[in-house]
Amino acid sequence: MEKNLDIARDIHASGLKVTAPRQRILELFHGGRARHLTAEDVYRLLLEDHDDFGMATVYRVLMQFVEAGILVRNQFENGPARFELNTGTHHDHLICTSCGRVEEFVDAEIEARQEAIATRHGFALVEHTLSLYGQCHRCTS
Amino acid sequence: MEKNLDIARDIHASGLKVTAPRQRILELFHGGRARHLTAEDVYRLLLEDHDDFGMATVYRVLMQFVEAGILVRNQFENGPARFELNTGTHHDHLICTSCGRVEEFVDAEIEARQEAIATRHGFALVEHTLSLYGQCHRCTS
DNA sequence: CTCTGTGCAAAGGATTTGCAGGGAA
DNA sequence: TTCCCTGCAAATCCTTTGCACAGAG
Repeated sequence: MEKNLDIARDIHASGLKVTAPRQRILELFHGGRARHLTAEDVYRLLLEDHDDFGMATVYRVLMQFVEAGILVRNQFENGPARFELNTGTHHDHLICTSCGRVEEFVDAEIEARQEAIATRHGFALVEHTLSLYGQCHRCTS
Repeated sequence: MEKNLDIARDIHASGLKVTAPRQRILELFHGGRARHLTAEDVYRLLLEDHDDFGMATVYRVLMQFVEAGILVRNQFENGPARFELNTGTHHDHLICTSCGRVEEFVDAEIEARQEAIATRHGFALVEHTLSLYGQCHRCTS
């Protein structure tokens, strides 16, 4: 189907060989079962589909996709890193400390102020992380 | 001296026994040799003062101080956690990706917007982390 | 056919924990 | 004297790496 061709093309365009682990993993992210996955999540979801690629391969592929700009890696608190598709648009996160739910948001004013603050402190801003931790509506009730 | 009495009092007020590791570690932070220290940094600085408390003790004491509200723990990127004295006033960080330098800042507007964003998403905000990564003035020149 | 990829197991860094002896209160 | 602390070593969690074989181009 169309989507699988796109996936193969994206992998190939990154200078990587089109192999089963890479295709399945990228399909997983496009499948939308969840948007922010840990390496462990990816490994388990693949297992459910009867694809057992070792954790080492999962980690390697995830990092290659991050380097290729296909995925973005987020490090929340102490826990394991979470990966999401790179939509091309920057955004920050809201994380529910009870259920782990992750929501995204963008605030132009905050972005602008960050730039101003960096400049004021003599920093050449490269990137930033803004994570809001709290309880989501489902968990507060 | 005065300061050591304060330190002993703070430790005691947290319901902890006043022991050598706890006093030396807290003195270290009050000494101002550096504001954002990793457990490793603390361990090494103590060694320089000829105090060899094991890493396990350093970690335990640091966490007890965090729980007591004496220190604040910050997790930047992937690296080891950094601890700083809790001044009572919240602030965010600018981290130089070249030399590791850490500067602090507060922006009321950003704080307010975070609250608004959390509310809009139905989250009861508990805490947040805003870290700006870039190159400081010394490293860009 | 030639490399890049993969799988396994072992290594790695940061942090935590179990246990027995040591020391504040 | 009584627990709380400490130190050591071993364990844990997440992630990376070395190596020999398999498979994409």
